[in-house]
Amino acid sequence: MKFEAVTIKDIAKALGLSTSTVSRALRDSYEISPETKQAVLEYARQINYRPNPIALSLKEKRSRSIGVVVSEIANSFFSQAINGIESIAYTKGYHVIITQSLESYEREVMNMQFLSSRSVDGCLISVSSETNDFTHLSDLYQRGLPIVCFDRVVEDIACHKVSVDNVQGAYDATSHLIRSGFRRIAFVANAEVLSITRERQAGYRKALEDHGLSFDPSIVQYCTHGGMRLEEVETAVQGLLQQPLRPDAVFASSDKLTTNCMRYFRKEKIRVPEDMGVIGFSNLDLTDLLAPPLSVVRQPAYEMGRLAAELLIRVIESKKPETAFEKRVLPAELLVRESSLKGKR
Amino acid sequence: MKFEAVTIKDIAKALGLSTSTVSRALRDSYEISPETKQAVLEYARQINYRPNPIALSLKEKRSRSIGVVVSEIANSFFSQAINGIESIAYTKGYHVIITQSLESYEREVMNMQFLSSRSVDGCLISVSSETNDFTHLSDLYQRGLPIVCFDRVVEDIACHKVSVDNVQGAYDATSHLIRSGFRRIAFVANAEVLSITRERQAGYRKALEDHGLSFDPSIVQYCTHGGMRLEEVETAVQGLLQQPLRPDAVFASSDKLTTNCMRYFRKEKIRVPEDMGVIGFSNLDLTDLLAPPLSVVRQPAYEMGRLAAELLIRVIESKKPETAFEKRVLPAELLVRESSLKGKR
DNA sequence: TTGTACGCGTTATCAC
DNA sequence: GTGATAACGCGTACAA
Repeated sequence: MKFEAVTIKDIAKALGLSTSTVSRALRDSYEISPETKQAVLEYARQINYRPNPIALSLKEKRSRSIGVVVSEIANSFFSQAINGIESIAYTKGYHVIITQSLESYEREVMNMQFLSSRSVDGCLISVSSETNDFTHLSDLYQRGLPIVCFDRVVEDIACHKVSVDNVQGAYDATSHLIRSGFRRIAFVANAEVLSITRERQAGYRKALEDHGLSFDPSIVQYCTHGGMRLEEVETAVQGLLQQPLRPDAVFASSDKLTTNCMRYFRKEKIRVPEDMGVIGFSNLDLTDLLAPPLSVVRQPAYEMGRLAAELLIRVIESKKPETAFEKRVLPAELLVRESSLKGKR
Repeated sequence: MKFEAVTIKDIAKALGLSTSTVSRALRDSYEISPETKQAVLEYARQINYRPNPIALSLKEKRSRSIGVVVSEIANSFFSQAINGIESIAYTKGYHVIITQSLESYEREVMNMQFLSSRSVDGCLISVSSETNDFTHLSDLYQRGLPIVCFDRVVEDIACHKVSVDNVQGAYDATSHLIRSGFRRIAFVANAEVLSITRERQAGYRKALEDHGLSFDPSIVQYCTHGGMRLEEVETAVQGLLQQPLRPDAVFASSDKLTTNCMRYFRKEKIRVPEDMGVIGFSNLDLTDLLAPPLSVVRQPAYEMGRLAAELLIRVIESKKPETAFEKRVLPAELLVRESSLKGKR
């Protein structure tokens, strides 16, 4: 099947005009007579003419669309961020093309390739947990493709960055567990290479030390696939439970990690929070309905998306290449519920 | 900023060849000498040449990409379906462009317009809950754009359709509630115009009648925005609770409707399932962790996505326009947990 | 074996 | 006020 669209040529032929006249009439140029304009506009409306953006892209080397690469759209943080991105993009006249890497480096590269070659005007990216080579980004960036990193930020690239205050968020969560009476707090994290992992670990560690507890690497577990696979989390948690000094609480670094920990504890009849305190980074809007209600560190995902999109569009529309780059860090919010309250219930 | 890509021209100039020679060499044409080929390929690799898909699209009027329009990517059913779509698309060499309507008719039209004009080769769509005029689809369809409907299906359009057996799923859910001892079962539904709403209501009604209960329109509530807004669901549930004969169970028609009902019941201290049985269509993978664990009708979202994508690509790649259209209906799965078991706990 | 010319849809430039 | 032409990047029919 082939989709045949109406072109400027069809209008020109039908009205006995040249294509350039039609083009100008459609663009409401001052040098076209009112009658011609009228006729062209009328006919164009009739046959439902739409300019072909492909041709425009080819000519103008811009498409008024921006690309987004996230690890997983089913992740509530990312779907909220995307809503923020779209809200800005649409008011500024840009379309948004969403792609997901599913935490695969290969797919991330493929998506970036696809987007840049489809001549999006810029890209918003949160890298996959597998990615530790960033040449696909820096290459495109150096060739002039505007890029803004958000959430999972890449330090090596000179571009605007939007993230949440992971250090503070992790610090608050860990401190809260300590104040709540937990003493041996494990950390279940994303892939070790990710910025968010390093930052959250730093906050976790600082909280321990500020409260006179020692940091113990044997109760830190990394999940390379970001918890996308249940087995991965099970293995991690089993590793923790087998420690001679068993942890009494878990601080988890993402949605999937947190909920899969909960799932494992339920399966193994480990009571939360009596036997095991739980808190985690999560943007799920269901955490209040869980058993027990889950304490979370919540990121301002929608705001982060808006901010990232604003920065990107600013870069796209700026005449001269920017030299100074902002790193915007938004605050995370601690929502305390039952899962992290010792002795409650 | 402007993104400058390497073109065939650059290679031609650098090697002192014509563009056509370069083009042929790149496509490994038999009429090019091995040495020239070698040189071109080598140089192209060096400067990281990529053919410009925009130019190709303009020329060939196809892009090897397909568009997807769903109401909301944050909806687990749709994100799972999209994963299925992508799994097929990538193996067949197509890219996927994801867009969401957020249940807005205007945005749905805009998205379809965008996709078709960016010359996607075809579209997969699940219509928004606001949509009851389908001319934007039938217009594009008649002009030759391959379209496959999934989940929320449009009867008026002659195209392949993939859906779940909504009648059976609703019948099973309702029958289960009845067998479990509930007698006055309310139905909280999506917008009335949607195919899924009509079908689920039919199943609900048939189950009531088969078990000797009468259908009572006063305990059926429609939510135009599909439960995207909490107030909407609250209003609906309040409407139900104010009935002289108060319902003792709720059958909800989607993820958001089900969880927002649960949220309302919790807020109002209505115990589930003791005071109110609950079951709903949902593809959330967290329903087992809720309090109480939620009984659901689960759709084979991933499979539906795969099937829809397969059908679409078949249409795209078929030489002659298809005349016979399939309507594929997949079975839904009933997962019984605590929320629908009377007297348990 | 390689080069020239054309067309995809559009707009900018120059000519009339 | 309007028309012809070139250009964006690519592939291919035709010419050499």
